[in-house]
Amino acid sequence: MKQIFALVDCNNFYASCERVFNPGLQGKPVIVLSNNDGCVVARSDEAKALKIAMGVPAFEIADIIEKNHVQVFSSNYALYDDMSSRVMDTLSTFSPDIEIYSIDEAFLNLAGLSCSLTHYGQKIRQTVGKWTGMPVSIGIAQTKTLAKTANYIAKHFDKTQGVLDLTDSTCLDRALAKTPVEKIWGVGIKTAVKLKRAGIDNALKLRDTDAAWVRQRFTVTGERTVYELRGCVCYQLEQNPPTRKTLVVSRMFSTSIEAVEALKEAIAAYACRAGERLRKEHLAAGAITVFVATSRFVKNRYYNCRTTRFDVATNNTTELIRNACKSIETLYRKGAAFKKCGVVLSDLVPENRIQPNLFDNTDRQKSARLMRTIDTVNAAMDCPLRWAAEGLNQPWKLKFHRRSPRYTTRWDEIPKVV
DNA sequence: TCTGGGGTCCTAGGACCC
DNA sequence: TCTGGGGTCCTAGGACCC
Repeated sequence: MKQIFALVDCNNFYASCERVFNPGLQGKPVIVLSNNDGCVVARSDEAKALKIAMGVPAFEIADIIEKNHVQVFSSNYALYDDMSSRVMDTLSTFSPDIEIYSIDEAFLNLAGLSCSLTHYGQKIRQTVGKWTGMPVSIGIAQTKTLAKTANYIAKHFDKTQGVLDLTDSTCLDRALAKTPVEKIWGVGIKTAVKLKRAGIDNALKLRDTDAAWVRQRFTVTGERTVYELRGCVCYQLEQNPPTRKTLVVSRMFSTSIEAVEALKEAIAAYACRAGERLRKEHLAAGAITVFVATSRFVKNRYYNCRTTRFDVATNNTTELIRNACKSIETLYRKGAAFKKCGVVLSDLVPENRIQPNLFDNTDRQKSARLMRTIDTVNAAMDCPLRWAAEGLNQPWKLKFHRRSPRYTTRWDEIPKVV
């Protein structure tokens, strides 16, 4: 059966989350910063109008912020994750076929509807707004890439009122001509430069380019984009996302670290987070990579990593921490000002399909029980159990000076009506 | 003085096998 | 002057996504 893809995308997601519980922010420029209050990762329309670019370091725009009373927030992932669930739950009521593509986007299959798709899109938009307070834009088309394009137009042209249905082919060519090549899903900065050099600067021109020529220069992924723009489905709706292949936990430090002990504390804390996530997803890791790095912006940058394989795949925090700390000893370099470290877990397997080792003496059932107990206790407490290896003071820990309350996930931060 | 984090897919090239 | 053919697996690096 023919599919109809709708891409529902939250407008300026993080900034809009901040507005839901703080209506005084409506109409004002709002930005949200990355971890450690480093770079701009979300901007309201008003902030975009001030020419605040995505990804720009906050310190570089200090004067714009001050002069225009820009409202600045640290990332509040507890709030954003919860708001995302609310939006996705709402969207699920409009189609049984839904693919949650990212924290702020979902594809729906709208095939088989008897009513007008534009009308249905408006209904989705109004309901999400009413139930969650989140503004969304919706693009509807025959393929995911075209739905993405429709969404881009819906967002940027007021006339669409936030919903554009491109399955009606009379406006398809016009929409594609209005889409710059770098805005096409799958076309990144490198490819865009090369395409423009060849005279291909919008989606319409790319669609009508010889697919074999595109494949030769931009591999099979480029060719798929051409076919998707022509309305041939290359990317299906993925309702059961394949299990992940890697799991990464890494952070910058708020201040640089020079002592090996502090570096070990940081890596232990990250290994601990990684273990929690593994267990939550019922996975175990076959290998762990630990990396350390000094600042990217200094001369003589130092980066190094070390990978070790486990004899038996594991999701035991003690084992992860022990291994990670051992790696730090070999990666540490005296005198280096470390700014970041992290763990990468790979060769992930479902925890009920771990290959045992004949010479393994560890009582794995016992350690699994311990992990389960700790996870259960932590799920019920605001102040979790921690490993001593993580350190007590953690001076390197990230700063969130301007984080809004976690309105929806903490009793003590719930909004109050006065 | 300050500069994010977490993923996937594809390809080329080397190692290795028969 | 000559020095096979064909296949798989693994890894690093590039490009892209949000």
